[in-house]
Amino acid sequence: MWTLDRIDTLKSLWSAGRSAAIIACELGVTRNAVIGKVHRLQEAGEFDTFPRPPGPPVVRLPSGPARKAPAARPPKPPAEPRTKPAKPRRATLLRQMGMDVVPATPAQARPEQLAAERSTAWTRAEVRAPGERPCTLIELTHDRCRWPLGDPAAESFRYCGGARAHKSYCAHHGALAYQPRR
DNA sequence: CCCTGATTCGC
DNA sequence: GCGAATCAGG
Repeated sequence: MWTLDRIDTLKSLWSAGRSAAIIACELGVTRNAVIGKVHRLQEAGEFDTFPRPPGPPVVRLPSGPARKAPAARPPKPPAEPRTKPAKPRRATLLRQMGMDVVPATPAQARPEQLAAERSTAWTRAEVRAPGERPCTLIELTHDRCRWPLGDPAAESFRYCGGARAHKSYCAHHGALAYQPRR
C-alpha cells in the first residue's frame, strides 16, 4: 500500500538517483511497482519538485574487470521447464544496494570508484544542521527531514531527521534544497 | 546475461 | 490506482 510515508521514501530515494530496483528492495515491492508509481505521481503533477537529476545515478556499480572464466565445465543437464518466471536474485539486488561495492580498505579502492564517490551529492552533507536528529530509513517518519547524511551504501548512513518545515526537509535543508533562481 | 526505465492493460 | 508483462535500450 502506498502510504504517505512510503511515497515520501520513494520520492526521496528516486530524487537521490537510486535505481528503481534498489528502491523496490528497500520498500519490499517490485521494480515495476516503483516505476509505475513514479509515473502515476508524475501524471498527477506530484513530482514537479522532485525531478530526477540528470546524469549518472548517485550510487554506481564498479564496472570492474571481467571475472575469469572457469577452465572447463561438465555439460549441463537439460533444464527443467519453469512453471514460474524467475525472480531477480536478492543477492544481486543487495549487491546493487552498495554492499560489497566499497573495498575493505581505502588503499584497495580503485581510483575511478573514489572519484565517483567524491562527485556524489552525498559528500555535501557534512555540515551539521540545527535540530538535526539523525535517523535510519525505518525511523524516518512523515514529519522528519529526509536530507541524506553520508554515504548511503555505508552502515553509518542516516537522514537528518529534524522537524519537517519545508517540503520534505527541515528549515535548514529546505533552504539548501530550494534556492531562488539567481 | 547483467542491468536500466517506459508502456500497456487486466485486475 | 496498481503492477506484471512486455518492450526498448546500455
